[in-house]
Order: sequence, then C-alpha cells, then structure tokens
Amino acid sequence: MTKKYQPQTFEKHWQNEWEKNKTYKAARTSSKGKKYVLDMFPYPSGAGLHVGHPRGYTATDILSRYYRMQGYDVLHPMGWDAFGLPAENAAIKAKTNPKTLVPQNIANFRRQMKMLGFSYDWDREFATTDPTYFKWTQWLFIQFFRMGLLYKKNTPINYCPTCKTGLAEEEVLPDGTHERCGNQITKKDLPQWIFRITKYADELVDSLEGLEWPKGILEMQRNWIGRKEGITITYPIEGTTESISCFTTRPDTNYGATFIVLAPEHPLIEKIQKGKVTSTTVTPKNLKEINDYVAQTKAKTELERISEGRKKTGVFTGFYAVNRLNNKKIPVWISDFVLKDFGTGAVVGVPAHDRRDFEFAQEFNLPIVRVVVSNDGDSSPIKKASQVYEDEGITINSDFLNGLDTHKAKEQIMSYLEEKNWGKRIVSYHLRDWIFSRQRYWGEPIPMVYCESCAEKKISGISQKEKGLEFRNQGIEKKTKTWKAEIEESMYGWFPLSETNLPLDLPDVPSYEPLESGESPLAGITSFTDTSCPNCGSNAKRETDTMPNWAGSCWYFLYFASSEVQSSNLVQHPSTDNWKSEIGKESENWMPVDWYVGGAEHAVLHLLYSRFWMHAMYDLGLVNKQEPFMRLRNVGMILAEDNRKMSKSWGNVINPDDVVAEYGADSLRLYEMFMAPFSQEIAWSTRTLQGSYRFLKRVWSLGQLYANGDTQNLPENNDLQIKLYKTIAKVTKDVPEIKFNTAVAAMMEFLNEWERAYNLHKETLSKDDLKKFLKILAPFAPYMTEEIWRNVLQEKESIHGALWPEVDESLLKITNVDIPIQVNGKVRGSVTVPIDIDRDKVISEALKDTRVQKYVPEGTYKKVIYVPGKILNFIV
RNA sequence: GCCGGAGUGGCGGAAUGGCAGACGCGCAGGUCUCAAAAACCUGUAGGCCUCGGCCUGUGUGGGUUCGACUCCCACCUCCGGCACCA
Repeated sequence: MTKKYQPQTFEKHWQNEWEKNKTYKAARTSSKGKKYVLDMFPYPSGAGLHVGHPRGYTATDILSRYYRMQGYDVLHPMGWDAFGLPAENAAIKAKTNPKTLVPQNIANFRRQMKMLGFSYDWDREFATTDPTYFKWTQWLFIQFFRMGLLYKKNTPINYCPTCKTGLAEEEVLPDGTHERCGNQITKKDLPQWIFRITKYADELVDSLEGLEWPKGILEMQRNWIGRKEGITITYPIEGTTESISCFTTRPDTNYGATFIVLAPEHPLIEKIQKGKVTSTTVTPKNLKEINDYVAQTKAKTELERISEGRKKTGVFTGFYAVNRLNNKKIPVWISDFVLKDFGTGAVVGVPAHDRRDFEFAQEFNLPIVRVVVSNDGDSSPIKKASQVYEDEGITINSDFLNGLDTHKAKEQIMSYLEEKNWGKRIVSYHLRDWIFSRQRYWGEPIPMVYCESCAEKKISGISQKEKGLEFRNQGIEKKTKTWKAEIEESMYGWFPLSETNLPLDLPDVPSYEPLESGESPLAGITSFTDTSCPNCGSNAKRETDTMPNWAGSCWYFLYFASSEVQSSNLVQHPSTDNWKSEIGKESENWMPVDWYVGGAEHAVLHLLYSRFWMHAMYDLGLVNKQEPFMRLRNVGMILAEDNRKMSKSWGNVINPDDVVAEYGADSLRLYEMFMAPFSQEIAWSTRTLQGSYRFLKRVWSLGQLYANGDTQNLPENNDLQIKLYKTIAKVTKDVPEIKFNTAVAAMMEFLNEWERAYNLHKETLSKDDLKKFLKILAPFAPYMTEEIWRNVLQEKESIHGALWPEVDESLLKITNVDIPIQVNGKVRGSVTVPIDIDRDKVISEALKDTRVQKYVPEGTYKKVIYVPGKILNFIV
C-alpha cells in the first residue's frame, strides 16, 4: 500500500529537526568561498505574512540552499525592521506600548517563516528595536555627527492642525490631506536634524558603476541624485546696487535671455516691498500689484498652485536687470512657477529654448529670440509652443558663440563668464539633504544633549573625536574639517552622549501621543529630558526627536554578519575598539551582500540611504567596502485573485497559513516560483497552485516505489537518464539567473517522461539517479525531498547538507539531431542526421524527403544555407 | 510631459536570430466508480480541408536578413514612478 502525499504529517517534524541540528548554521570554513544572500527584512505588522511575502523569501532560500549544496559558506539571515509609525499607531489604538505589541507581531512572523521552511540561521535573528542593536545605531549617529554630516536646522515639516501633530511624509496622502482625519495638512517650522547626504552625491552616482543591479533601478538612483552641471550667473539691476543670481544648465543660450523671473518668496521682493530698493522706474501702482500677487500666492496651498495647471501668472516688478553679455536690459518679473527652494529661486527666461519660459513670454508679450538651431539649420522664429527648441544644436545670434555646437558653446561661455567674474560654475543635485528626525516615540532616541551654558560659551561636541577612530586617509579628515566648519555655529551647545551611556533607551511610559506643539512625545517626559551636560555637568536637556524608520535598515546587513549578534556575551558599550572586534572583523568575512532581494518600491530611498551610510562608514575606517549590495533583484508583487492589491479593506488577502494547511509549504513555495518570471507582478490563483501540488504528489508516488521495491531499474545511459542530466544542467543554470519558473518547468517535463517510462514499462531511475533528482528539487521543496531522502532512501544525513549533483557532460553530447528543412524560409520537412555530418550530405539527405522535393523541383535551387545542428534552408 | 517596465492561445507564460506556443491552469472526450471527488489517458492558436496537408498568426506600420516574438526606425496601448527642477 503506497503512502499518500500528506505534507501535514511530516513538514513540522523536519522543521524541528533542522532547528535542533542547526542544519543552516552559517560559518566561514569553506575554501570555495562565501555567499551572503539577504532579503529586505520585513516590517512585522500586526496582520502577519500574506502570500506576497514568501515569493522573495523563497527565491533567496533557493539560492541559499543551492549555494550551500555547491559547497559555499552561506549567510542567510532574517530579522525585523520593527521601529516605525504603524506599530506606534496600532499601540496607541490598543492602549499599550509598542514594546509589548511588537514582540507579539514578531513571534507571528517568525512562526510563519519557520512553517515555510526557510533556511535562515535563526541564531542571528534580531530586531532594530533591540537596545543591543540600536546602541550601535546611536553610536554611528554620533560618529557621523563628529564628521560634520549632521546638524540642526529649522525646517518645515508636515503638520496636521486638526490633530495638532507633526506628520511623516507617508501619512500625507497625495492630495495633501492627512490619511487619518482627512483634513488638509500644513507646514510648520520645527528644528530638525539634517543628514548631509548631498556631500556624498558624487560618490553615490559614480560608484553605481560596477553594481549588478537591474538597469531600471540604477537609472532611478542616478535620476534621483540628479547631478547637473551648470553655472550661476549674476545680473546687476539697473539703477541700483542690487543683483540677481540665476542658475542655468544652458548658459549657451544666454544671448537669448529676454527676462528674469523671481519666486514670490525671493528675498529681493521683500526688500522691494519695504521700499529698500529704489529706482526711478518703479511706480506705486507696481508696488500694489506686487503686494497683491505675493499675498495671493502665499494664501494658496501647494495643492491649489499645482491644480491650476501650467497657466502662467505673474507681475512685473518695474526693475530691469542687465545681461552683461550684450548689455541688454531685461525686465524682472515675479511668478509662482519659479520655486523658492530650487536653484537660487530666480530663473533667467530664454523663451525660444524652454517650454515654460515660452509660455510665460507669450502670456505677457515678452520678446522671443532664437539662439540655437538644429542640424537642418532652420532658424525660423519660434511662434508656437511646439516649435520651442530644447535640444542641443548649433548656436546662432550669440556673438563669439556663433557656429559652435551646444557642448562647446557651453564650455566657452562658462569660462568667459568666470573670467569676467559674472558667474560661477556650480554642480547642482536633485538630491536634497535628508531630514533625519521624527517627532515620534517609536524610534531610536537621538543620543544628543543640549547645554544652554555651553552654547553661550560657543562650545560644542562636534570636534571631539572618538578614541581610536581613524579616518581612512588624510584627505577625508581634511574634508570633514571643512564640513564641520560650515555648520559649527549651529551646533553650539550640542554634545553627544558618552558612549558608556549607550544605549539610550526609550522611557517606559503609558502615554506617548504626539504633543499639541508638534514636538516629540518624549518632550513631555521630564524624567527623560532632564539630564546633565556631558561637557560641563550643568543642567541640560536631551534631544527628544527620534530617528526615522530608515536608520535601522541602513546597516543591519553588517550586524547579521557580526560576532556579537550570535553571542550572548554582549559588549558593555559601543566603542571603536568594540566595533572593530565585534562587527568590523567578522563582517569582513561576509560582506558585501552577494544577493539582495526585495520589492522595487525601495529602488531609491532605502537603497540610497544604506549606500550612503556604508560610504561614510568607509571613510571613518569602520568597514573596508563602500558598496553594500553587489547584486540586487526585485521581486514582483502578488496581487489578489481579483487583480487588485491584497488589502484588508478589500477582504482579498490570502494567508499562507491557510494555503499551507491545505497543500503544504512545498506546494506554496513551488507555485510561487513557477507562476511567472520572478520580477513580474502577477495575480494569485489557488487553482493554478494545484498544478504544483499535483506535481509534488506525482513525484511523491514515484518516490514511494523505492520503499516497496517494485521497481525495475533502467540500464545506464538510457534516454530517461540523459533527460535527467539535461534537467540537472538546466536547473543548475537557471537558478543563479533567477529563472525559477523555467527551472520548475524543466523538472515537470522530466517528471512527465519518468512517469511515462514507469507507466508503459514499469521502468524507473536507479536509486543513484533518484537521489540526484531529489537534490535539484530540494531547494524548491525542502520538506518532501527530505522526507523521501530520510524515510524512503534511509539516508542518515539531511539532503540539505548533500552535494549538488555533477553532470557528466559526455553523456549530454548529442550525436543525432533533427534538422528542420526550410524552403524559402518555410519549414517543409526535417531529417535526422549525425551532428558532425558535412553540409553536402545534409543537402542530399534533405532532398530525399518527398515534401521537400515538391518545393525544390528537380533538386535545383539558387542557394542553400546550412547552420550546423540548427537549420537547412533552400532558396529557390 | 519626463523616466522606467511590458504587449505572444480562453488564462499564467516559453522561446532573445533558426520548427512560435515548452511547462502549468482551464476546457472537451475517455478510463475507473452506483455516483461524485481524486487519479490516469487523449485532444486543445485560428481558418481551410480531399485528413495527407495548405494558409494565416507574437500590439500597429515600415526596414535589415536566406530566415525576425527576437535586431533597427516610427507609432499605439497598458502598468509603475516623478512632475512647472531652470
């Protein structure tokens, strides 16, 4: 009696065995090398896993098992990105502290992951909320502070006037309303910690080179950093001592400038309004118009400004600037299409070569001068928006630039302007500095103290260097001196906690709702805020903001690879020496991450932030590599069966617990790998899952034959064995190419042949070959293969420690091939010939085919193409 | 508007210059059964048809090639992201 395939009867058993025997323990011992295979660790929400999560986790699990079986040392860890707003809000709602709620969520996630058979080294599990981990996150903050990369500045944050609370970006809906109460949010100025990521902008673009990432993601990172080279040109205002600076990336078009536009918030406008800029040309009427326009703009929300579309509005200031290139007077206007925070808040208008400038010029009847033509030389005037020429070309109407191409014209004009001291070359970035503080409870407390009395004495902790901390080289040390000088003044009175006082834990309090002032909830807890100055000992206040959710994920991959994470013997406090011995040394054995897998939604932020931290840590001499992630692959989202996103509110979420209860974990894993190419979005289908379930059932049944002994093994080198070896070769090739769907298809194809051999002739694989098949299936279906391996084949050691099957290449050598025969490119027949047959013989064989004869009358043809082993094509 | 990704049977997809539709789902017919489920077998792009074949066919239109789903040019549609970025 053959045992039925009932995964429920053995999956749990093997899960426990693997855990007990530490089957997946990571250690550096192999001479073959290492593979660090990492998932983007999840945020443990209250809802638990849905079937979308295991898609990425199964992929990394297959890679890990595959490399382990090939003899590599594999580090495959899992942990929890557990700080953040959803947990905080859920805890507020449940009237509890996230410190009690989050571990419950984690326990559920862990249970589900173990159920799915992922081969994580659970000894390295940790959460970003563990004080043992975030003591280091805080320590790193302090090191970055001492490099001059962090400073405090008043910055507008999102603020909900109805809820009286500061909001994170993700709490604001695209229409500018608060996701919870639905009311319009506003901006509020609050002091924020700023992380100066722009100091690394160039480096972060340049070192994208050499990463094996999807092209699209690399492109998005490049665009996000958005490096632009241009020049800031200064225009004096006629009849005054004032001037206006404008940034442009197209100085070659500057002879075509016909106006200047200021953002309504530009500082010069206030001066004009207050009458501090005088010139005979400004009339009181203009001043009223200016006042009205500025007031109108300020009354509008950002949303209103955008929703009004591209229709240009504006007002003339009455002043004229001088374009010193040609001494032309150009009017100075105000318009809200110019953004105060971009560039200098002022734009020089070249309407012939910029669409927005053109719309503005048309609206207010300003002149349009063409200065660039395309290669066809058409220099007709620009009359319609569709004629605006924004591309590069040949310069005209521009004095000494005439006839030059855009690139050369740009170089010459920039040198000329710098020589005359009328302009200065600038590299600008789309990338902004990173607002690194949150007015929230559930995050790493920022380990800083503010001392009033030290501030008065103009003292700060910025220049105190950590003992033992060495910059990578003198060039970097020099660079950080400049960075520090730029912000020193704003840092008077600020001191980092002494490292012996780390971690700085969150106070255990029942209430931590945001304060009416928009400040962090910690600001209301005096037992937390009141402290003494690390420098002078007088009364001082702690920083009450916490770090954003990103902080913990910026370096977690190093902690997984550390010694400390695996040991119960934790360091007393962070320090450079402790970093080197506990984290630096061991992580060098594993870094960089070889495979990093997660959703494409992290294309920019997380991947950029963690790259930035690594680069800065490299400069601090804390790590030996700048780039954390060598290979990145994106997992496609799994939609619900109704083709919508899975969401509690739609009621269409599929829970892996239910799927596993009915079909087993192996079926879920196999199906998710088979359903579509890995990075593609795809809808869930329980129906289609049954195909994978059936496949496993059939393998199971054939496997059981070996227990009963009613098999007749095939002789060596039979067709089925060769098909098996081809399948092994295919799977071996497909897995590292992340083509799991075709790897599974190949195994299904093999099964079809195997079954046919058994059904027709009661013939089957030798025991040795069965083992090989089980091994290549093992990474996909670890439970079932282990069950057959141990209970049918009576193996003593786990299949997951076995070696990947080698393929005897000589058996795969093809001796005979089917050559399709085409006549004029259409298939008319085929011949079976030895692979090394010569051309003339193929042709004569082909001409024996009666169908071919019909299309090649009397065997005459104009030409014939023979691609050995592939095709034969007669042209008649 | 810009950037990125994708268009192939009833459905998910395979093939990246050489027999389009592997593999799976679904569907149809059959075997087993009192019956159903499960399992197994056969068929399954469309059209024509003398059942041996013939024609058409990979979003659209052109091109390169002996040969194009695959390469090139132009366009259409869908999905994702950003958006008055000087």
